[in-house]
Amino acid sequence: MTSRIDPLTLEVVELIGTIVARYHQEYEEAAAKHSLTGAQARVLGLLSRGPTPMRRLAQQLKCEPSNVTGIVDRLESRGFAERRLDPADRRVKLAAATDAGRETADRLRGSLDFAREPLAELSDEERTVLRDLLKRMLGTAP
Amino acid sequence: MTSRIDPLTLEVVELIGTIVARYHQEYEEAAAKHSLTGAQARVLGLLSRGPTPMRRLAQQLKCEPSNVTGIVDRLESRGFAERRLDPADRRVKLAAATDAGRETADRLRGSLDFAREPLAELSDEERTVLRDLLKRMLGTAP
DNA sequence: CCCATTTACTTGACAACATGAAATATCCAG
DNA sequence: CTGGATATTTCATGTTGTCAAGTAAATGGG
Repeated sequence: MTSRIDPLTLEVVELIGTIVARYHQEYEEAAAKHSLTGAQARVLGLLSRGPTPMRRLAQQLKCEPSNVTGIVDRLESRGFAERRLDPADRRVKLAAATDAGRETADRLRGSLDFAREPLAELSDEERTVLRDLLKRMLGTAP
Repeated sequence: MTSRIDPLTLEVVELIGTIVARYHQEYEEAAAKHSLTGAQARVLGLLSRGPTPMRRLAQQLKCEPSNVTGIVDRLESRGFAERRLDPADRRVKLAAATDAGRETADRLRGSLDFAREPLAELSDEERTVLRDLLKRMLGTAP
C-alpha cells in the first residue's frame, strides 16, 4: 500500500510537509508579533478584504459558525473589528475590520516573509515554472 | 513595503498558502478518521519512529514540554502509547508507541493521500523539477 | 395572509491544545 | 556534598474547536 509510492513522489510529499510546517510556524510568529493568535490573524486578513458575514467566515475557515463568534468577539474587544447589520438581511451580521484592524492586517502581511525570502533564491523563470506546477497540483490550471 | 513584491512572487506565495490550508485540512480529516486529533496523530507519527523523550517531542512540535504531557496522557489512556523510564537518565521519560499505536500510525500514513493524488497529475520529469525547486526554496539544495 | 421550515447568529457546556509558573526528582560540576 | 541545571509534571488560565439548544428573521406553500 504505502510502499507502492515511488521514492520521488515520497520525497516531494516530504518536502511539502516541511514547507507546511515552516509556513505555519512563521505565520504564528508573525501573528504573535502583533499579539494576535493565528486564528485571529487569519480572520483579520479576511476582513481586510471587506465586511463579511459570519457565516461566510466560517465557510472560509472551515469551522463551525459558533467558533467564529468567539474569534470576532476577541478581535472586537481589542478594537480590530466591529459588527455591522446587513440592511439587506437582518439575520446577518457583517464583521468588518476597523481602521486599526486594517492597519494591523497590513503590517502583518508585510512581516509575512515566508516564501518571499526563500523565493528570492529563484529566478523569474523558475518562479513561473513553480507557479505552474503548483497550479496543476491544485487543479487550478486548465 | 508590501507593494514592492512582484505579482509573480505574490501569486506563488498565495498558492503555497492554499497548499498549506489543504494539507492541514486533509491531515485533520485523516486523523479524525482514526478518532485522533491532529496533535495526537503528529505525536503518534513521531513515536512510530521509536521511543522518544518528552523533551524531544516538545522540540519537534515546537511547543512547551508541559503541553506534550497532556497529549501523551491522552494517547496513553487510549492504549496507543506508553511511558518508559530511561535507564540512562532517571529524569527522562520515554514515550513509546504500543503495538496498537504503531498499527494506527501505519494506517494513518496510508490514508494521507494529500500530495500523492495531486502529484499524480505531474510527470516524473515535472516532479523532479518541482522537487529541486522546493529544495532550493528550503535551502536544502547546495 | 399565515404558518412551517429554513437560515443566520449566539449561547452554554465541554474537550483539546497551548503557555507560563511553580513543584519534584535527578544529574553533574566543583 | 552542595548548588545549579535539566526533565517532567501539575495547576491556573486563555484560545480554539465541536455540538445542541435557543432567538430572530426570511421564505414559500396553502
